[in-house]
Amino acid sequence: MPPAASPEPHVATRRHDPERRNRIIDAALAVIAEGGVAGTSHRRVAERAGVPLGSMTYHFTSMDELLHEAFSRFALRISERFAERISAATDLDSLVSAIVNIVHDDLAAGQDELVLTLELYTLAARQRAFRQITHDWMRRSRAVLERFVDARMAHELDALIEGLFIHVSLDPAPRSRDLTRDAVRRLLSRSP
Amino acid sequence: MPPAASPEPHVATRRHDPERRNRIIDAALAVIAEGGVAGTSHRRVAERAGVPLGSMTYHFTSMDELLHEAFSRFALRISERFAERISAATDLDSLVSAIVNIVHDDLAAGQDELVLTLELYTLAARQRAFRQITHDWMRRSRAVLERFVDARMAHELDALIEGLFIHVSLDPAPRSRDLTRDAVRRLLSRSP
DNA sequence: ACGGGATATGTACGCTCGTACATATCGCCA
DNA sequence: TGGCGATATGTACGAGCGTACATATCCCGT
Repeated sequence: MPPAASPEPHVATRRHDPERRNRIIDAALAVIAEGGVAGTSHRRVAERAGVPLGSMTYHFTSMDELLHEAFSRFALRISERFAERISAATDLDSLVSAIVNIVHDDLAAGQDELVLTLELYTLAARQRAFRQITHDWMRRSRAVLERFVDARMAHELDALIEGLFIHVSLDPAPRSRDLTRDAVRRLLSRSP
Repeated sequence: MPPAASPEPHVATRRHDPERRNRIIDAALAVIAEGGVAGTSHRRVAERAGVPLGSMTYHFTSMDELLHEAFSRFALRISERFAERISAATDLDSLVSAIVNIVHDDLAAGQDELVLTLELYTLAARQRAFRQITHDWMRRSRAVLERFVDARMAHELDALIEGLFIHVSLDPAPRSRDLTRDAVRRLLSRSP
């Protein structure tokens, strides 16, 4: 086959194509969301990404490295959306509304985020390297919240959001948006 | 060897010895705490419990059944201790102190509980059968809290406890007991 | 005492897995 | 254009897995 013009001109010496690596990472997240870390294997990820098995060990020295990169990317994505929604608030009232939306809408958006979040927490509970990811994630969340409240309140608020999200997700008992709104508002209130 | 007198007299027709089954379940929890659900196998649990591999499939039709029983027992244990500590409170102030102790001391007691809790949540996020366990667990927690606050507040308080526990556990940033106490107190306060 | 059903165990099969490594293909420079 | 590192892939190996099932052991009623 005659070599067609390269679709994208290479810059200098392109030694490495990051696109393939990225596809593998995204495929890994999809596989994890579907079957959990327990059900994730090089072969499954390779199939999902449309790459040969050999690519796995070529691009990632180990499964742990792949998981680490995948969850880092995931945490970053969630952080970005969190920041967007929170930053759009203009005062405490709209901050409360933004939080309520985050807690309830992210859930409705699909189970995948819940699953990936909990899989990450599970890894973090046992391995220091993954705890760094959750640590950075929480730090970013607090930094965003600190545009509206002080550092102490940001800690508390972030924890409440976490708990509400998990309980809304894992408990079929009806939990209205009103309840969430009340809880957030009361936490934000000045002590009597 | 001459048959010595049976150490415990059997009641009527003892068809089945629950002790072995119990040992297997406890061994499963230990193995899960150590290596996660992902690293749990029939063989590992059998070795830990000191029973032959064949006992696994004899007492439990599948790995899922074993996991289900193990996590049910775990959730019940935690619930019982939660109930004891909360019920010992006499007023709202001592309730707050009890909650602070639960959030901070359970963590110090060891990582095992955190790990097992998150492993359970992870399963619950994907499988209805395990979500029933978290559902019942949360219902029991609320029932205990409702001795002090109304149902709505019990929901909110339970969620806050969850979030604080996880954030204290998964984030190395220093989180004092004072901060926890403040958050709980403020959530419990009447709206201004 | 002993036979037979209930209870428990050892073993082997087929499968999936991570990984190593020999091989193939590419892309650039002389 | 030719060739040679760099980049990428296919394959095979050994280990660990769940599970089925033939066999062994126990216990009780007769």
